[in-house]
Amino acid sequence: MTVKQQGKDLYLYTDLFDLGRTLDCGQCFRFEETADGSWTGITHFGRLTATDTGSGCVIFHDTDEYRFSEYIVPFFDLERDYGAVNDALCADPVLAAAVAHGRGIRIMRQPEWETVCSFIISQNNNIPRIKGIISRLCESFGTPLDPRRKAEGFAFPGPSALARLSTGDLAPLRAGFRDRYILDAARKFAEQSIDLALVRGGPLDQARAELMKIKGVGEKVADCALLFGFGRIEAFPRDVWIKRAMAALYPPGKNGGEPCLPACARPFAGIAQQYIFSYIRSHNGLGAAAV
DNA sequence: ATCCAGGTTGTCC
DNA sequence: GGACAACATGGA
Repeated sequence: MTVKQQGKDLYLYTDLFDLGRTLDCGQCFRFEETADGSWTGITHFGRLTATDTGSGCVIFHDTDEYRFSEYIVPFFDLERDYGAVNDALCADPVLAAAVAHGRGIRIMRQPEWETVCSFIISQNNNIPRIKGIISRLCESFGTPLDPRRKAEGFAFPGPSALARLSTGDLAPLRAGFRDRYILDAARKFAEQSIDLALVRGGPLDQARAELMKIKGVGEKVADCALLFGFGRIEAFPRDVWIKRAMAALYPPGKNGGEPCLPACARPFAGIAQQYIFSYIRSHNGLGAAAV
């Protein structure tokens, strides 16, 4: 991984980083592709605009080395050796096929509160509508990036900005039955009744149980938050697609238990999860993936 | 019109 | 413990 500053842009040369697939695989909801093929979105460190040249080079616009090393590297998990991860996963022939499809996807590390809130909104919902609700949430209750030019966009509102609101206040979001879940999460974050140290570093099952104290946070939402917001790369969210994929890829044994990943994937199950998700979705369902 | 969307909750056995 | 409808909203 090498970087080069050219004017206001920073050029990153690296393999195993596909910007578009990373931003468009369902782990974040505030980025969009522009007409020229670049990507732009609002992060906790301001608006980020980047272009993937497609030949091992990603250009981060209006970015210096400080912004890159301090924010962008952890945001896209760029310090991790995905080559080594892929090699380990490929020890399992089934996973090798998934790796081939998911190559270049990075597991993002987004702000903790934003991730919890976003995946609460994601439940029983589709991605365009999730994005719409989050967009309205930010416009309604977030701080403008530039108070003089609100068209520049809004930061994701902090929990304390939402904690004292009522479901009526959230009605313009059109979040449906999720509005009371958002409020419960905001209140628990704001009053610090969730032990975030435990979520960040405790045993995974305890971290998960801690997040599940929030109404509207079940196993899947908790695992998504752990994986995409808390850097818990060993978390393995099981949605309907993954359940179907696992049943097809790893036919249940005679004990009939839930199919689980091979041992080689255990330390970074979340990365394997994204690869499998990408794999199964690229086949538009089971199709060729089912053996 | 009916079904579905990267689920969770409350309520039945 | 496991099964099952209900939950708001909007697009196909």
